[in-house]
Amino acid sequence: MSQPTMQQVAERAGVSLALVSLVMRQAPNVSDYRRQLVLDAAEHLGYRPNVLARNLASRRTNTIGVVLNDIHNPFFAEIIDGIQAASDEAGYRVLIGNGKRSPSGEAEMVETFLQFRVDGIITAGATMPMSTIEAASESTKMVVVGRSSRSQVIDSVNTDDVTGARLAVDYLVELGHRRIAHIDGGTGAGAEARRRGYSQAMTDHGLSAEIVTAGGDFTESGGYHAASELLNQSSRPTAIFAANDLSAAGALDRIEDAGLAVPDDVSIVGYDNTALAAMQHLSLTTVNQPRDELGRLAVGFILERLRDERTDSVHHMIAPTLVKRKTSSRLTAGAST
Amino acid sequence: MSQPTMQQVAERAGVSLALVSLVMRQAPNVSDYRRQLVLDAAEHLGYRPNVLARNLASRRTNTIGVVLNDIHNPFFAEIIDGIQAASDEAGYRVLIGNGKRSPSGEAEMVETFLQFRVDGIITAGATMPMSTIEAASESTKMVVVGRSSRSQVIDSVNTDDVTGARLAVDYLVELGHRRIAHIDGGTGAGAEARRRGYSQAMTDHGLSAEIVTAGGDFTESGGYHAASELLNQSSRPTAIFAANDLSAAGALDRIEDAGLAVPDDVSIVGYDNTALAAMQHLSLTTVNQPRDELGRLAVGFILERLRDERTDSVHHMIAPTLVKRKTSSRLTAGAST
DNA sequence: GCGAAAAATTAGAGCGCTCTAATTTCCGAT
DNA sequence: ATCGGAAATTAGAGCGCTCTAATTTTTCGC
Repeated sequence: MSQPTMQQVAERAGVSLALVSLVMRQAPNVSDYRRQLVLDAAEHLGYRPNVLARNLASRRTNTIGVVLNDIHNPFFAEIIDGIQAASDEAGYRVLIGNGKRSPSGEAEMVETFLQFRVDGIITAGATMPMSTIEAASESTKMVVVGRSSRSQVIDSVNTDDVTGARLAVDYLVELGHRRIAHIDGGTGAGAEARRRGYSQAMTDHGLSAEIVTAGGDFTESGGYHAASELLNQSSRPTAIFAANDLSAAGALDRIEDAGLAVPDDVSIVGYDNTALAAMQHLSLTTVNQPRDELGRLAVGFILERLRDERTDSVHHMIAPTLVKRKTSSRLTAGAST
Repeated sequence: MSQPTMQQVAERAGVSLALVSLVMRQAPNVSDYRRQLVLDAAEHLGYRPNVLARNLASRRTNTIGVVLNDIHNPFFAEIIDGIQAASDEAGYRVLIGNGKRSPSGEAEMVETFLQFRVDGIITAGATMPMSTIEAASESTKMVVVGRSSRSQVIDSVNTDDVTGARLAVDYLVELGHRRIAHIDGGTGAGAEARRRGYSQAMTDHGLSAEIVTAGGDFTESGGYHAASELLNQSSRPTAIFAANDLSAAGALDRIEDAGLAVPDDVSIVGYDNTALAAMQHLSLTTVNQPRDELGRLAVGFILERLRDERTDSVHHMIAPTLVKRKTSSRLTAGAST
């Protein structure tokens, strides 16, 4: 299982080790003649560069690590697309790690990437303490996606969750709803801001008395249970704003189980605009986050730092938009029963 | 951005480089006194082992790479859970790569993992040529999940897709359906076997004249378009067996768009039993693949080989089961219009 | 055809770690 | 006290590559 080395390629091509290295690094100033000699020898031997050795010597891996809070959440998977597109263009490879929805799982993945000496790490929806992320930034370039940050050292990219939540509430109010409940995302990334946006918007509309929040956790089952809670209240809400699409889907399930209709009896608005929300069968009204752009920007920030173009932190905030679909409708007389 | 090295730890602890190495590797025969000295120094300096250097020297990375055909497909994400659980137990770390649904994307990820000298690679739903996988197996331990293989050198783990497809067809026939169409998975992993199982089962039921296959690609939009095709036929099917849950969901969308009801007008059966299918709102009848077990077995095979317990290839085949939900029902008189 | 500058090639010193072999220290037995 | 073997520690040679500095070859103006 031992692999051919540069030394062997050099011998077969009849050139020096250093020349092989130059060819492998696509360096200029190598004659076509020798270059071909080396490439042929490499091809013949099935030579494959050893990234470990290469990076030990050059202190670069040309790799960006991505730590996803939860690989099951389509929102994160979709951010990967943007990351990958931007990385491909820049010649960087992408490795993904799953945080298993736990701060410690995320921290372990960061540690793994750090040990692999990746050039940069992007965390998506991180729930681990900011201190962990800042500590990691002493060793590599870190960018936080989908979580607000005011860190002096870490770059971040995210949408304005407070505004996003307001968008949802404003729209529901516009449709005539007043009893608008919120299923939150617990300690998940962005959950706090969305909760805050919800409360503020409700208050602004003079509905502070109607504020009701049920505890979710950004998962489908979390949404399901939170919806149960809401339905058991004396006066059930006519509309629910869920902190993400997954929990909105869970809530939808629960509401239909209760024999109620969506949106006729209860309107539902999600958050993220994942592929799940876009499925026509679900057709969930939701707040859009430009996932592709989030991913691309994150990579861009890492590249900037890698090129030493910038040293102070940047916090990029994108405005979310509302996507109206079929789970929301004007409040009808019958609904508020 | 330079990190402390073992040398520095050694100096601070007042011991030799070799001793630090022994401590870091949890080797026995190190006195508690010195061990503590080293650990304290390492802690103080914020020392973090350099996996690159470590592995360059030891030729091991303690890492398993997983190449997913498509990170957006929940089926693959769910296999990760089993892989991760088994790896954690064995003390291996898991790195994930996205094949972007293309053979070349998969091959690139394999190459990346190979360059990182991972100890083993698991490919899930691979569409790249078997020759690529076999070539990689000269450098590391390879296991193929979710794709049948008769390779003499590569281990594989998957469910019996032919049987799975038969299960679906048998059930639909039992419900009285005869015009049962199939939306296939194109060139995707397992697509061929499912197509074959469908045809065989139809033939066995004397329904060879009713065999109709529409081309899909394991994606939601593929399923949507394939369903369009089926609906435009002179006599539309009363039941559709889709090659995976994603395309079943797409087909469902299309059918509902056409104003038809599921399952009253058309029954639908998917494949994989992903979380998507389990969503109560969708409640898709589907063929279950034990994803967690698939992942665990794959890791087990790599570990066996890593421990030199086995050298000849193993092909583990698990029997699939049918999960009956709400998208399938007995054929009604009105449906066959 | 000659000399100097440019281009191409190479030698060799690491990068941070592991691991074998050698050395030193420690202990109980004499 | 002294000795022998076990336990603990260390020296040092790589692992496969990069990169600077040095060397060799080529190119070109006159």
